Amino acid sequence: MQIGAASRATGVSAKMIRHYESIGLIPAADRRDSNYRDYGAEDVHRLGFIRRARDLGFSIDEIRDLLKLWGDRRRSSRNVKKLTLDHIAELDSKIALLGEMRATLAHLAECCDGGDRPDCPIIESLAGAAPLPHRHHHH
Amino acid sequence: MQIGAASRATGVSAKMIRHYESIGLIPAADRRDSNYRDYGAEDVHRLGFIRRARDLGFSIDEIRDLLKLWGDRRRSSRNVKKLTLDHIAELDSKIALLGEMRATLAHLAECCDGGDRPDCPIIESLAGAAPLPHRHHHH
DNA sequence: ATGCACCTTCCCATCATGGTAAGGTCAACC
DNA sequence: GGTTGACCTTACCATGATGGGAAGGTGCAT
Repeated sequence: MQIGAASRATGVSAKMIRHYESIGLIPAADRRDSNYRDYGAEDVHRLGFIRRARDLGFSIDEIRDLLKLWGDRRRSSRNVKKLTLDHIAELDSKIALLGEMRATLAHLAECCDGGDRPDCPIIESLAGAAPLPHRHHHH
Repeated sequence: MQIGAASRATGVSAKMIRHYESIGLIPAADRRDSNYRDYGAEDVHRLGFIRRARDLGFSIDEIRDLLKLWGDRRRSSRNVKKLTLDHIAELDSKIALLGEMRATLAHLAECCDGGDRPDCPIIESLAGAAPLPHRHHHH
């Protein structure tokens, strides 16, 4: 199976498959006489694993760990769960940060008339005329 | 005022101040005989504006637009509000995406024993043994 | 044998930010 | 005067995950 077919089978772009090989995330693919990369069922399975992990927001380094655990028959699910819970905590941080931004902006937008006149609490807040409203008192 | 003082006054690193100048986000600073950049009150005000906009997650290009509107006495708040609402929509998309990832992972983690044994629904799900579970089915 | 789809490697771009190196400037202190 | 140390300058490289494109080789169907 050529790289294009492997790409279509897994949803990982050919570009990224080559990249994953170059950074050692996956083993170097077999080559045909033409020098074309050749993929088998196992490779496709691994790429599918990687794509699903990426879809869940795991970083390349986390995926590297997950792949090791996947291939380790003596793994304990404890390790996998820890990795997952850590990643959930990262996601929670990001979500909280974005949520704060959103709340601040939504408040400012509510206070903004949105008409033809230039008066605008959003711009005023950015200009520092007033502190951002209803934020946690910073230390 | 030298770049270091401007940096401390605004919370924008000297590195980024130079960068913003190089990409035309701010005008080229005045120079002293020493060739050191020299900043005045207006420059500091603009950098503060930029920092607050970045803290709210606006991209450089969005900030470019906001700065234009800030300096335009004939602006309508309509334009500012539109930019803001568009940005809120972007934030909502990101939050929703991260939230989906989080929910899927939380569900898998709940189903994972976390003990010494290798059986692990998280790894199995990544391996494609089973489709990702329906989250809404079981809260 | 020609065309077309596919592959190869290599370099560059993103976005916002930081690091480091090699060197210039300036004020303070001995 | 000379040294030290804090500050500044430019320039290049790195991140993480991905895409774009150039220049050229391979293989199959018409």
